[in-house]
Amino acid sequence: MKYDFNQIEKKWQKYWAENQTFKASNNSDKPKYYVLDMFPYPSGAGLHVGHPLGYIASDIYARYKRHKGFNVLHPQGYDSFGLPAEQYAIQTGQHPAITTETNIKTYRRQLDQIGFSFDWSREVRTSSPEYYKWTQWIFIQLFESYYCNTDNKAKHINELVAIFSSEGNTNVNVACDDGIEPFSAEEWNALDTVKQQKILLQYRLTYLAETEVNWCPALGTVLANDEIVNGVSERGGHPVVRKKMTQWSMRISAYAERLLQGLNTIDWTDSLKESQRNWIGKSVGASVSFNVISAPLNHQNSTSLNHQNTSLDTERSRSEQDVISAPLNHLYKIDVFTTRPDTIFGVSFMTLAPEHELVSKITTLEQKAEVEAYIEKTAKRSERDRMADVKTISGVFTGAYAEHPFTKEPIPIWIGDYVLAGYGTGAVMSVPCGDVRDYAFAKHFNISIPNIFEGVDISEEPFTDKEKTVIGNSDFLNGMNYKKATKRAIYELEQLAQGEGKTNYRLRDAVFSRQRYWGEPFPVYYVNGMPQMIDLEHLPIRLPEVEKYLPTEEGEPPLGRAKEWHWLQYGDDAKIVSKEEFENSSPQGRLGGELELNTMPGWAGSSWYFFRYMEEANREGVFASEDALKYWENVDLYIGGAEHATGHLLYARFWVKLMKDRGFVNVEEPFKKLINQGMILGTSAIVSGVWVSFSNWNSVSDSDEDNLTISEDVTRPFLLVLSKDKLDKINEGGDVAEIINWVKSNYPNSQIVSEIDRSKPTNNVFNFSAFTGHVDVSLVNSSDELDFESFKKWRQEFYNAQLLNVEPYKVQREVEKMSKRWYNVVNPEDICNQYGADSLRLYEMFLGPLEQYKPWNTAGITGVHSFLKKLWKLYHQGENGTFYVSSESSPPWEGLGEALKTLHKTIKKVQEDIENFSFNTSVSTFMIAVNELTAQKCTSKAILEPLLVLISPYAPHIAEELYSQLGNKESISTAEFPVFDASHLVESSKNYPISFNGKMRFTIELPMDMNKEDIEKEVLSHEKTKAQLEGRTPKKVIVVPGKIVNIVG
RNA sequence: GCUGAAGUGGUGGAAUUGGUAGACACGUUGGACUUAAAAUCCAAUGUCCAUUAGGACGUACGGGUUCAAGUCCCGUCUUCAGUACCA
Repeated sequence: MKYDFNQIEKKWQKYWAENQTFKASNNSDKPKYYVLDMFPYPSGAGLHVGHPLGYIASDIYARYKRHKGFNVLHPQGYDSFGLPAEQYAIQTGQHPAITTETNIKTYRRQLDQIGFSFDWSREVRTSSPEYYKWTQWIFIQLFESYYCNTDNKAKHINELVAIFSSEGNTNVNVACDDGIEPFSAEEWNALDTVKQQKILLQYRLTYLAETEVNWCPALGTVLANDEIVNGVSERGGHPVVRKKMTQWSMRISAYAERLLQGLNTIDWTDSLKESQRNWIGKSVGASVSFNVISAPLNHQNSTSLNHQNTSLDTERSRSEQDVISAPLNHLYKIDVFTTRPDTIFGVSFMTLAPEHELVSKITTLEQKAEVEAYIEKTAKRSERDRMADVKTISGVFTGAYAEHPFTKEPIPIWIGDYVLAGYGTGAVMSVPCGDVRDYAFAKHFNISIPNIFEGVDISEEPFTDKEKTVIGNSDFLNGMNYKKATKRAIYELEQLAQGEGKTNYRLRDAVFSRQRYWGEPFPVYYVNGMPQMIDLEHLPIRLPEVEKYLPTEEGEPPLGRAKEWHWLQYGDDAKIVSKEEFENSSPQGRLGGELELNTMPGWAGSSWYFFRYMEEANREGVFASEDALKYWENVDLYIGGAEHATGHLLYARFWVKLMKDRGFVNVEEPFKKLINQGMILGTSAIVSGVWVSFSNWNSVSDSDEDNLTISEDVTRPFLLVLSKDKLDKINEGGDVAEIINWVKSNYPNSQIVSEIDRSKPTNNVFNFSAFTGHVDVSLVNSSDELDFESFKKWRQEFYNAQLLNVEPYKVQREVEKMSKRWYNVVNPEDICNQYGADSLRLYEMFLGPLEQYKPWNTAGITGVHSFLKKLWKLYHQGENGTFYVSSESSPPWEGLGEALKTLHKTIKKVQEDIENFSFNTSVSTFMIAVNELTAQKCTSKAILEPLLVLISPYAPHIAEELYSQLGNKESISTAEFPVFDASHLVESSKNYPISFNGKMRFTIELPMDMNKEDIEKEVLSHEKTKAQLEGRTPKKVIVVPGKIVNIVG
């Protein structure tokens, strides 16, 4: 009986689907285990062999856990909103929903073919209205929440409103926008609703704010930073302008500390946690405020500095010379953030970002021209250039001075583009002796560099080692170390009310609006410009139909094209209507207005989908029922790519914390353990050669019939394929005679350009240029030989390609990312058809450690494939290869001891491997086991049945088939995992390696229970030992019983 | 620059607490079977020297600890990933 994998795999996939073998139950006595993959975006290209790597690993783990008696939830779905479907829609006019549906069908077919144990009954799609109803609902919860810093949790906004109306905002400790005006309860209660709503927006966990975006008028769309090169659009080179747009933002910064602390409670890789820590970017230090002691006095000529500060008007009578010696006016202050308040006596200047709002206010008249020129210059440089070019030091003095909080000395205020407007306060206190950038700046502009460190030379470079710091030359901080001085400096600043301890985070609030069509619509309409939420009972707000998926001519997002996009509600009765209908409706008791035109970003739907899977049946009324959430809690094992480190994985943690705070879920973290699978790289095939092109064919003389015949073939350049070595030689200026000869012998009337006497009219001139290019890997066999006939048909321009003295032609190989662009994509369907899903699964695991990047090489799959054939044979040792397994319980057959040893060795290793996610080594272990059992001619059911359970997580189809051939009526999927019994591994003797000075020379077989002394005696009296020692007496003999013997001397 | 991970045959990769380096495969070479191919099976395969026996050298490089180092320590180099005037 042959191992007919195609038939077997189809059969069992059908069986699993019909019997709902992997449907998880929310009611079970078994312990729960939740294994999740990052759900895929269903792209038009379908899956390549790199995609299922993580799914195979998680599937093995899920199947293993079922064997171990767990109730396993292993669901799958689609992250089906996204840009490619929208772009395709823009080009073709096809609705993205249709494209998405088609792609999902392909994905599902490909996934099913690999034999995953997914519970498809719980499938989610982020683009389906029944799902995004709840994404919209969560958005509303964010809108209706604020973050209380005192209790460290989010609360309902109504609690904040209650505080405002009873005591105003002066005593609240909550996360909010900067620069909110204080108000009393009376003031709050006196405000109209619009004003109150405006203020509340500054506290909500999702809020509307003006954000600068890159707007490209020619393309009619907003561009991301990486879509812009040198100030113009990457595609088409159209100008891009910075434009302020009102956008939804998520106040993720409120959760910065909890997101950071939570990392200590979860089992993720260090590098991933480090990425998130980096992204959150916590720095502890102090905020210090410096008073500006001189301000410019002459503002009359400046229109941009048009403020009505009365105290300033009185200053205007002063002469410019008075500025520096002017009495301390303390009109402005500069707030800075520093991680080194201990170095405050080392401040010798201050630097503001060129964009800092105070720059225009404090610059003196003499410096004005220079400052403005500098600002203009830096404004022209793109953010990118500025970041790329960190070596050039630039800046300019403002003419103004600030006062040192302690010494009261004047400190010059500079502007420089090494200070970023977007970080901290956009201003720094510059301590050149303790900071490399400040140091370089001071050196460059000849600013003084006072030394405030004891016993350190700073004439060459600054001193930045916090731990070794001893402060000097610093009044009350003298002699202190970093920690003490920092504490004291903050204390003293607090006494002066000019500073306090402060923690800064790099994490910025996340922009949540996208000017796109194919995303979740917001459940929001506007009244007097203020956003209003739509009640849950009216959700989902479905995506409207539009004629085109492009922005409108006025620059509104695509939803601006919807004919009916106004909310109209009377009581419980609500509908979406046209603008006209809304305007003609009765205002009496009416709720409604224009709906939000933006849609949500891709990460909205993926930030909570893991909860949706928990609900098994009635999903209508809830995002997941309380019971389901309580039972499944959170994801035990999450497998996916590392590229989501600071996107999805951070946002999901943020939303879960919010949902926990508001009492909707019971867990603080969504993913307990997380593993990043490495990428499978493609092995590209590269063809090299020269393009030979002919010119002047048009002027071929009519008399020359031969030439005309040739010209039929060579009107277009043809490719002369040759080996990489030869091409390299030609490129290095080497011999081209071979090529010339080849062309001349095949096209006798042609001439090479360099040989032509240009004074004579010439025909049939040829020229050539080097060529290397990728070729589709399917045109190359496992020995790297190119199928040349197929190659010529593959692309039109190769139709007349020719080989030069190389046959068969071998391509060059290169390992690159698997991508359509490099023609190195391998389709899992092809592999399944040719070798079977079990071979694919085993091979993907066998390639190497899960987390590692590794190249795919289809040729290697024969190894695991022949292993499966050997496995099959092991159960078919009957006549003519018929099924035969002996089911006798007592062992009449003498080899059983050896077979038991093999089995239990395998149980032990495989169990350890799975639990350590070392799947590659268990495939080796299976191979060894099957090789050994084959050699032992093992036919015992007592061995061969448990062996199948071990293999079943990896190669489930063949395991099911053989298991059923053994007479089992049930699926193998819940069969108990064999229990390891160490007694089968006890050895009576050990083959001791005998080494001399650490080098192994030979082995001696000795009884396991022999003691040290006897071993030593036995070894030393051995012939080979004597030969090794050549008469010398050993200085020392190390005997480690059961392990090794080492003889020194 | 900083942070993290990693450097082992022609290739992918094995190697528990330091204890026989290269498991298991791919590839290559030779052989068996076959009209032939495929499939299957057998043998060899780290490098170098040697007809053999055997020997020398070998885990990026240079040191060190140890009876014994791919594994531990110090230094250097390289690669990959993330991040960056973060005050």
